[in-house]
Amino acid sequence: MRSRSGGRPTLEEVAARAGVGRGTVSRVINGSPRVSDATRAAVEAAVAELGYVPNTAARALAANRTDAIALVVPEPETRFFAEPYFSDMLKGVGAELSDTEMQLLLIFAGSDRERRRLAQYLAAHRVDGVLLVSVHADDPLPDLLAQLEIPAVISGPRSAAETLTSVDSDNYGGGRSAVEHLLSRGRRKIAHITGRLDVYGAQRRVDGYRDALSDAGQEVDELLIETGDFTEEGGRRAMTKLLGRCPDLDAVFAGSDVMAAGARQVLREEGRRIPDDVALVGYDDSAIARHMDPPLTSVRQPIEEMGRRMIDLLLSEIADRRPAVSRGLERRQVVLATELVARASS
Amino acid sequence: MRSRSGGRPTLEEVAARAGVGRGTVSRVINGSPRVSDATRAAVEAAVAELGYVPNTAARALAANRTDAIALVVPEPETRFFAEPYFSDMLKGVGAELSDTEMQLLLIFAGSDRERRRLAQYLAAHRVDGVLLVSVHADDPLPDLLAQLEIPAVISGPRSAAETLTSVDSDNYGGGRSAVEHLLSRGRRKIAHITGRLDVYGAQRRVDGYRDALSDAGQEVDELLIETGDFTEEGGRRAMTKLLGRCPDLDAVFAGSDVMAAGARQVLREEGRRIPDDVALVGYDDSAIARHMDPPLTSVRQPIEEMGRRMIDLLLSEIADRRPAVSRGLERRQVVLATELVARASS
DNA sequence: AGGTACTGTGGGAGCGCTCCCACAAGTGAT
DNA sequence: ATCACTTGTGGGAGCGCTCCCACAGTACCT
Repeated sequence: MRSRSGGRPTLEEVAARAGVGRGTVSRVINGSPRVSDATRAAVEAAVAELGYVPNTAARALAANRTDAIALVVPEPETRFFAEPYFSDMLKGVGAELSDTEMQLLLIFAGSDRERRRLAQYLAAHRVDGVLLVSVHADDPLPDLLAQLEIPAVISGPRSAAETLTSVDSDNYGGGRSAVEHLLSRGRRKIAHITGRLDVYGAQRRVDGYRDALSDAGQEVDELLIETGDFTEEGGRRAMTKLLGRCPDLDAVFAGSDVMAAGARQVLREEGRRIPDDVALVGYDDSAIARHMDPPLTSVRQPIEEMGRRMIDLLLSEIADRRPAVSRGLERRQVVLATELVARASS
Repeated sequence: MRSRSGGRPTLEEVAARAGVGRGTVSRVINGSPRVSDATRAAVEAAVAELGYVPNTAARALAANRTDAIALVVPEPETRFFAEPYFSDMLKGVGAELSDTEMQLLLIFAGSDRERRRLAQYLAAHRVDGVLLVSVHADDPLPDLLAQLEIPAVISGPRSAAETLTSVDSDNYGGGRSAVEHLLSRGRRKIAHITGRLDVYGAQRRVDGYRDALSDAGQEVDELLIETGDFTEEGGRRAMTKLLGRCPDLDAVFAGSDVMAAGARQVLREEGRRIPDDVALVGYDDSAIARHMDPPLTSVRQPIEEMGRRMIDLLLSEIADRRPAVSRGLERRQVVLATELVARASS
């Protein structure tokens, strides 16, 4: 019998105050329907009077859950801040989470040291689930999560055979629409600067590019495809090579806005006017696209929406797991549509 | 007696394996010196063999601590991402925390809804301490923290009478050095675009501006001071007013690089050459400063270092609190020096 | 009247730790 | 030999919850 007038009130004190048992208070604060209205009201009054707030640690220990999920970014902080992609995704995630009790943790795992800490953290099961963004093909993290049996959702599958639940935008369709747009504008020699090909989404954009041309009855000319690496410098290099090989190209579809910016510089330096001589289309519809001169046509991904869907899926995976029921075996892969935003560059 | 071959190993199982008692294992994993070398080795072997990882919830419940601290940003996500200030601070914080067991949570409290969630979160004592950045003068958050008796460190005191432990850069000295620099370059009509004046640091920069001029024997001309709001647009507006009032000014000290960028646009539009006609100095030494045309002279704050110091102070406050000893009554206010980085704009 | 369902409620038994008291064994002074 | 410490160790008693079993009460059938 502690006479704890100082510390925070406990469940038991609320129960005493409301004249009910511990179990009943627990039911009320957890929203169980098996409580009469009168009892519920009494308990709620006691909670309010005492300013009761459940002790998360006790709850986590007893119920074996943490009510927290982690957004894991396997990149250094700097990249995270540099790319609007993450900021947008965070917005969607935050919005979807805001009517939940779940707490979001942001964890960077760019360095080896940070990755070891993360592994330790996950092993301690300090989160109920994990959101994984921007994962490369050879990253061991997804396997670690599977082994620890921690629910996880990945943004951008690592390959067509992705085993984790994933949310992605329609990179294939996005690639197609960029090319179809250029074709409809009368362009016939359309080049493509790809992203890093160990990123599955980049591959899919290439697939879309190829199929759009084939379907239009054009043969795909391999000389018109050059690999980039998502950087501005990579875009420059690729553009230079393309111009060298095919001086008569009349359009370029770049796998990202940043690469498009690099390509634009080279085109300018070579005296090609945009869009008069060469039409240019980017990907991501980032701030760069709007501020480029001329404004860049680009393929928009619904990143915020992706964040929301990831949370949806993750929460349902977590909920499914709770009663240890037979887990649905179907892999869950959500693909969201992209949208071409036409501007002056094409 | 559970035969828990499936779940995670517990302290008790480690104890059994090592042939020691529970208390001893606890001592080893908590690094207590009161354990013999032989016993320690045996326990460590058992921990390794079983892959034991302490259960954080149980520890938190028993020891009444969470081993987590929050970095609270009372701003919408967008601003957080837009300003390199936060990114740099996060880097310092992360670095200082990396050889600790402490977990860092990033919490945004821009909207009312988010603030209510945060209040709830803090009331539940889910963190051992709080790092507060970018707090405005009338923010109720510091009081809430004081009331809940949660250790907290603030970056940038709210006023000269700040009661919380704080870490700040020397805004007064920074303001002085900007003006002294301009004076030394022969400038005589030096204008100042201030930051939001409900931000204490912005006030201090103004104080530094005034004193530097007075000390140089100049009378401070109030017409040369215009209030901005830290935004680019605010910088434009302020610059326009200043030029209208004092067409013969020969230098501008802006309270932030972003405002300097706005000022530069207006100066260009009005045909003033930088630095020939008007010298320009910013504050923050952010990426903008280096990439501006011409590169911007700016006052650098050691933001990463500030992050590190904040963690130092917070950890020691948390440690102090643990045994409920008489708390040091001295307010702890750390002020770090700034440095003027001269570039072509002045 | 008896049976069969519910519904609502109380409280015991943990969850896996830390804290602390008790105690054995060793050390050195008297 | 006795006393007074110190060092290392074991384990009981919680921490504040959730889970679940037990049971009283009510309702609705036969």
